[in-house]
Amino acid sequence: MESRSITPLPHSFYARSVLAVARDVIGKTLVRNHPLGELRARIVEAEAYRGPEDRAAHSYGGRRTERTEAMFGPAGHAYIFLLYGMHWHLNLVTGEYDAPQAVLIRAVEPLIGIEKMAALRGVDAHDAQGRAHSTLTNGPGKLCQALGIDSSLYAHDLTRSPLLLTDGPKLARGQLGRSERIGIDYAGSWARKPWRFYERENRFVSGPRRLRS
DNA sequence: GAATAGATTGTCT
DNA sequence: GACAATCTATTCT
Repeated sequence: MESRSITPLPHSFYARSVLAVARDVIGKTLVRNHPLGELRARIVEAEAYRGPEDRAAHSYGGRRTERTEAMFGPAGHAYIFLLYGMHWHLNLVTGEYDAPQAVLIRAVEPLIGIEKMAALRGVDAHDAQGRAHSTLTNGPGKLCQALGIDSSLYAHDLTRSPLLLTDGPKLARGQLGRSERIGIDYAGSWARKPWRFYERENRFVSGPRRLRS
């Protein structure tokens, strides 16, 4: 019901180069209408995966299977996959139809429903200083667990409830960070491409210190 | 703070 | 049968 007043980002936001979307999605708001109640979070870290040439992408070489099918579909839908048998990952499909590209959401900052996210994660909501625990959503697997995202939302249209993106306050000048991507050492020279974007000094960003500042 | 091991299963070779 | 766009607990320093 609260979502009545929300204006989702249109499909045209996603139907652009995957690098442009990965950059521009930092600071946008993720709205999840969950059975427990409405959850909202601000995207603070994302990575671009540009198949078919990008060796780190699941669609590398044009590999098109039941799992990767959503990446080949229309922009603005969700590509969701399971890693290490236990962690769900959320991606936004971008680019032209049949261009298998997607943006991995790596970290978000909780805005609304922090207690519910903590319940879904099975951890405490607050740290010793009474702030929302950074471990609530500072990683691709953690944020999916905190927002109740799994394969039931595979290929979901991200302009609609129960999972959509909407605008957020513009990033402050100089706060956009950029680096190589995380966890893809197997991808050779592709691993060194600066296709990761994040908000500097945001304590919900994942990775070692040098990749957060 | 850093380094390490172990968890756990769908997907692809 | 091996691997994977990770996370957690534990064991160091």
